[in-house]
Amino acid sequence: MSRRTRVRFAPSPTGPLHMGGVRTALYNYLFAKKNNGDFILRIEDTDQGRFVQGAENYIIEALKWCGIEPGEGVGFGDGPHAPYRQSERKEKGIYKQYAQQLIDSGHAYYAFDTSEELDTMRKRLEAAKAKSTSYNAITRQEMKNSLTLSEDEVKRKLESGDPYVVRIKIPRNEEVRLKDIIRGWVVVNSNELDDKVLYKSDGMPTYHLANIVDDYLMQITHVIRGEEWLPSAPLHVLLYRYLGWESVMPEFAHLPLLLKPDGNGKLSKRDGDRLGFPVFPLDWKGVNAETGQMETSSGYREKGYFPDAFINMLLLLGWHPSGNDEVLTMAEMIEQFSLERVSKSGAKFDPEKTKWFNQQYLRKRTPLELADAWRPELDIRGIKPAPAYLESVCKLLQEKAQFVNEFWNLGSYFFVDIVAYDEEVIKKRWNDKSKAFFNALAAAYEGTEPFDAATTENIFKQTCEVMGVKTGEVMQLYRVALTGAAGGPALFEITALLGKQTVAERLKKMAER
RNA sequence: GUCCUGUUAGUGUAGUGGCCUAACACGUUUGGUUUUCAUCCAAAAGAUCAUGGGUUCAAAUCCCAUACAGGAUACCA
Repeated sequence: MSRRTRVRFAPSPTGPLHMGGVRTALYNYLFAKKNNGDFILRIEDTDQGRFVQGAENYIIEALKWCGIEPGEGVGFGDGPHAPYRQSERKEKGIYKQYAQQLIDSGHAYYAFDTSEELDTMRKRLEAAKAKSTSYNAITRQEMKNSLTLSEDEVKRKLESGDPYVVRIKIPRNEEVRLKDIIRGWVVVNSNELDDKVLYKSDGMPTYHLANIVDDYLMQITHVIRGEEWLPSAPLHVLLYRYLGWESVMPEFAHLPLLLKPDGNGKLSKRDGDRLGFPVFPLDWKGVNAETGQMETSSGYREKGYFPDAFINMLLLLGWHPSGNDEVLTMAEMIEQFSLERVSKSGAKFDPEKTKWFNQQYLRKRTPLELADAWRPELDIRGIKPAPAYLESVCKLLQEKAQFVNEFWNLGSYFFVDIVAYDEEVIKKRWNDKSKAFFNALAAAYEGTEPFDAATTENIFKQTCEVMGVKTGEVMQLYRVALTGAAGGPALFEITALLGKQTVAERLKKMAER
């Protein structure tokens, strides 16, 4: 019997959600939809020291903006496995029993070492040039734990409330194998693993324990996460085994990392600041979990990117469709997505292609959608155009821009007086015939009906003939007269849109220069 | 240091032993269209498939080694 596909996105609320995290969420979402399964948001807030106010909300907002909404989880309605916040699950005592189960079955033990003692041990091993400095089958014999201490002593420590952690007892010299959907078989000898802490002295489970317990309880079938988790995957396999859950262990897929555009290394906030592109979906202002300083970061939303363009760009970082079409609708993404086509190597992020994607999506928008997107900015400028007029303007500007936020610079002349003339063009084209021509054109336009693109173009050409000038001589001047700029959308479309009166005023102004 | 993972034009990727004289997209350059700009159309440049060895009649593709890169090595996730 095959289980219903269930996947989860499980971020830590330690700051704004990185675009790499958004991609992980995207792949999870796509995989769930493709397989008619469930997509869950679980908040892994087991580290109280790094909790950042507002981060959880940011994650939820970001997923909403991107259109990759979980069907259950924090911020998206509780499902049958609530709560979905690990701190709350800990309150319900969900994790402790499993730590106990592992102790009872001999796969875990209590350890009482202080952080100073651990530090000393590591320094000593390092000085001795030992192969490894980890808490493992060899070193645990010299530490303070329930394997070395007498039963009475352990009992006394526990009862007197001495701080302790629970560590997994990694077996010696055993091969741990796991099959990764993207990378194939990964085999590690257990001697390379260490006795990871499962349960912290503050009463919280660590990521490793909480993650396995929750994935099991929430009936997760596929774990799709970043490559940085690959080294600890064998530990997770062991936990499933010792907890007796190996038959329902999820399949793993470790995604390649997102790399900086230049040089090497993981894509970081610093790269974005340095190279001038956002690394986060939304603007962020908050405390940095590491430094404790206030920090701000810019986001794709505020930079003017469309969420579907942003998602499409992210999709192609580490995955590629079998066909050649790279601009995909959400339905097509779902239809075509497969983990088998995810690449193994890290993907260098290319800000240029991101812009291109936005341009593609801008082209695909209807004038009405663009008008709605632009209206807030016009409102702020105190401009309230008629809906039909605004749509027509958007339709013309659509072919010229990559972003809606370029519209104003490209087409302010549709709403307000020309800010500045392109003097280069005037210098080059203005001659002794120009003034007479513009006066004649203004006069000819006066009786032009209808004042549409085709008719005004005809009148324009007739006027050229009558005045004995070549269209090429005056066309650019005409554009400057109407828009101030040397380039732009189709000129007679602009003429018609501006209307007889405005055109007349601008021609007059030009003629009087 | 140790372990794990990776390496195809500037970038993202295609490629699963012969169809590879290595394809597509972004970017770059050139030409055409739009009298302009953007678009669109066409074309060009750009890759010793990291390096070395091996297996094979045949290798980007399989194996080994090396180099380089990244990740992990916390009572962080």
